[in-house]
Amino acid sequence: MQFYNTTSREKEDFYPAYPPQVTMYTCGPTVFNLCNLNQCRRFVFADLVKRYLKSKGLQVKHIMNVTDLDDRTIDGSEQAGFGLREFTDRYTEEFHHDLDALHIERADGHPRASEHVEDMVELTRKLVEKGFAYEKFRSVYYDISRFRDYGKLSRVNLSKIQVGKTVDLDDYEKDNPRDFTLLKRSTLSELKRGIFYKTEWGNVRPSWHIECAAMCMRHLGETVDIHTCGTDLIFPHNENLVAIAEADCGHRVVRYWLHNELVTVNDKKMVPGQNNSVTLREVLDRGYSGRVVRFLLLSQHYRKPMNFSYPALDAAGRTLARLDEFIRRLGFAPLGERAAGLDQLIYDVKTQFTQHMDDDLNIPGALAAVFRFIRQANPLITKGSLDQEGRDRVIELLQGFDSVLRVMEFESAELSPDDALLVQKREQARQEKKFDLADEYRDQLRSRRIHIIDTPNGPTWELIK
RNA sequence: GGCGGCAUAGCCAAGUGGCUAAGGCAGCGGUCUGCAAAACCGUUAUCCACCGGUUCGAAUCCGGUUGCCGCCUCCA
Repeated sequence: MQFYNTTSREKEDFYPAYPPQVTMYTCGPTVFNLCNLNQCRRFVFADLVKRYLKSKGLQVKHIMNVTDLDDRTIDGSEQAGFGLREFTDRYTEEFHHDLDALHIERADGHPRASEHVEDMVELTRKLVEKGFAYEKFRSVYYDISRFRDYGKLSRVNLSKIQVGKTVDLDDYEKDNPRDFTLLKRSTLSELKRGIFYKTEWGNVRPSWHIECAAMCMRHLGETVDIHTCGTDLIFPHNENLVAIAEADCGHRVVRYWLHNELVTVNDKKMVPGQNNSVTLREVLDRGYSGRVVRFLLLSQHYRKPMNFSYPALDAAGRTLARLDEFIRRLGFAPLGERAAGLDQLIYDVKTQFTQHMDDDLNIPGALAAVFRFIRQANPLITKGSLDQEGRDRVIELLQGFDSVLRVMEFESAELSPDDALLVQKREQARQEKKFDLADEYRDQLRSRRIHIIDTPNGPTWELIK
């Protein structure tokens, strides 16, 4: 199994430091508004990595933080007229709803920044003691000139970057404009609202970078197998995490950095709060299922940007419908003698799926194998070339794929006795060529959200959603 | 300005040296069908942004050009 490690910019064989345990950290949301699809892709990607590792028999300990203490949550809560905690509680809850909608497994922990401030202060203290950080006007900054490997993750060339491109340096009193903030002196407004923590340097609050570093090491220790995040956060956020963590431990902390590409709209990055930002909630409100959104976000390779549009989402829905239909047909497959080639087909698709997934989670390749299988297996259903065991094996096969993908639906299409009787009566009427009566029954079934589909082997049905 | 990435059919998208360039959507043709709806099967790139080079052989390696995207230290 190989992953593309951002540190080396190459695919590398993956071995956990302490098998069969795998530790994994994912940058979570800043809970000041609803998640947009760019963030959702980050979470779906992490979920995919975790599920695939688990399917390999590894035990994954996964931590995803919740950033509830930063400029945006502070500003957002003030503008909304709520206390910080009350405000972030609300969006944390919304975040959990979104995870559920996308069938994302909960992490083993979703630590909140506000509940780990002691860890952050302690970490800062250690960095100051070791000479990696300095206090200036009651804020504490990281001195990047002290960290020899600074830039090794993002490969920035410090002498050539344009300082101040995205930050107003007037707000800081750093020795070097390239240094970054660890603890920031609380503003007057923050002090009034009680948003400050007493330290030897004064009343401060932590920065985003030290929050992630502290929570990551607090929950996973000094060696973390996998850290997943979006490419937009490589610099400075992830670079700074490396600088903090390695300065503290004196050795490499994150072994494999996995970064997913962004979701764009009209080929421009989706930015929260801007008009091109599409939240998951608004997509769901339009009537799309979280399952379809998950499939769309999953269906392209994670290292390629994905341009979101509703037509693209519709197309993903139709693709998924083909998969759904195959499973539905399987449930109604007339049993007969098993076709000779079935075992080979199953073996082939399994092998191909695994090969593609092992190759840096090549989902498009893996899905192509699944759809090739479906095309080859469909005629077997039509011809009645499956026996009970063969059918069970196909369902088991799909369930195996779905333990990783989590986009299929296997719910049984059992009808209530009343509905089954209606189906039977309609078929009886059809046999007797009483088509008006048959259509009447069909309409009755439809009003009970049952859609009849006739086949040469008799009527089948699906539940209308 | 620096660093990184991308360019494959109408659309989306795999493929990084060698059989006839995966797969999905849309389209077209067919099968099935009382009707309807659906489904299933088949089919759709002599060619992989452009120019040059390496090689027996390149979408795939190298150089250059063009276009687009991301990041540049508290914006996710």
